[in-house]
Amino acid sequence: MRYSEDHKAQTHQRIIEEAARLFRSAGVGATGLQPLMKTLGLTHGGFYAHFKSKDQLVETALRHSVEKLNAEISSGDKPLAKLISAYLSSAHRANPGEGCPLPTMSAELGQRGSPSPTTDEMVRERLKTIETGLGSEHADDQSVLILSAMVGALLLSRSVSDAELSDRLLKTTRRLLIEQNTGDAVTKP
Amino acid sequence: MRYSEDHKAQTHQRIIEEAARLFRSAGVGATGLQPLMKTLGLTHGGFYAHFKSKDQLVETALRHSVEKLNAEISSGDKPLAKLISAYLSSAHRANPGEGCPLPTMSAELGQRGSPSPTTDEMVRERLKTIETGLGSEHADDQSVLILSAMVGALLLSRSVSDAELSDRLLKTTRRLLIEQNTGDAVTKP
DNA sequence: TGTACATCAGTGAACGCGCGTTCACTGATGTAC
DNA sequence: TGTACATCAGTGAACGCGCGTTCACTGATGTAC
Repeated sequence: MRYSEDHKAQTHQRIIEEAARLFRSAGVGATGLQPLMKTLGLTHGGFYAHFKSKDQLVETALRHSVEKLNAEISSGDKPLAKLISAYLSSAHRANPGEGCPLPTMSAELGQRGSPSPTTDEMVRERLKTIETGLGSEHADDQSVLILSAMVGALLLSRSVSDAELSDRLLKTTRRLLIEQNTGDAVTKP
Repeated sequence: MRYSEDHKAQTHQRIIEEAARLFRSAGVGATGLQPLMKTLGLTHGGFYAHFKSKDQLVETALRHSVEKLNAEISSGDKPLAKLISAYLSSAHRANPGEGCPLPTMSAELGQRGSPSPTTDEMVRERLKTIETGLGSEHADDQSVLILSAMVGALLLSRSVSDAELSDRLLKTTRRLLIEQNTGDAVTKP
């Protein structure tokens, strides 16, 4: 059946968005194209009308995640403390599918041997945002420490099975990063 | 064929060690039992004389990694600066198969839905070691920040494709963590 | 000491399954006349 | 305005493949007599 106007573009976008969600929440390897297409009410064969291969979808979906998150961040123009708080929030921890791809996908992408420069771009973008938030001298160095701590804390807080330990990782890192890098003080929870 | 004495125990150990290496360097999902056994000069059927399932091997191999690394750390009884330096070294970055499982395996294990308490144990162990190294008050909070930054920096430095950016992530985090948490100063490379 | 038997780590074919990918086909819509 | 044709997003069976797991079997060694 032939569909009208921008129907294909819409389907294309729906595939990207669902893939971006699944790749982050379940992992790339654990996300099959068949289940993915079924979720959208389509059959798996049609996938190749939109993408050359799964690898191409991975790259496209990753790009999509990055650009969407960049837009959110720059649009908000938040101070650094807000940015750290949002990143190390329980909402972000609970929803890997909508969040930052670095803690969820970068290990797998690195291991896959498909070293997409999109990861680099994302890291550089995040570093720049943090530097701007810091404003001070040596911000370019300190931003590296902050980003590493944010990614590590979120990753660990999601991997640990004890809820108390998970909270401790998330909240302590959040509080210390804010205390040590902004004028703000944070009331200890 | 029946083998002598501790032959089975030796094979058992060889499987665990090779698995621990492959799980960390390639990922759990990407490591097949067939290739694993072939590497050891065995056929895949024999695997089930040693383990009930792949999941059991995953748990056993993770435990093995954790205990081996704990032994290395406590035996050395290194000051904190040495510990950070070793963790954020290019040797550690280059050899995920012999290193800390947190940056390589924890995302996948979390996504798998098999929330093994071994991860918790490992995190707690590492935190305790860092606390001891810090010695000061508030060490229990600061250790969380340090561990998060170490895990995040190693993960990112392995995931990024540009060697310069990778070095920057590794070396800057190492230098700042040491400067901010020990008496030692580090000459900037 | 020599022979008969039990053990069981490891073999290798086979199981069903889901994967990524291909491909001949369908049929509602847009276009041409 | 009405009819004939071209388009092509999506269908669904089929491809080979590697996965985790099962299972009847092998045969060198240890044990019993």
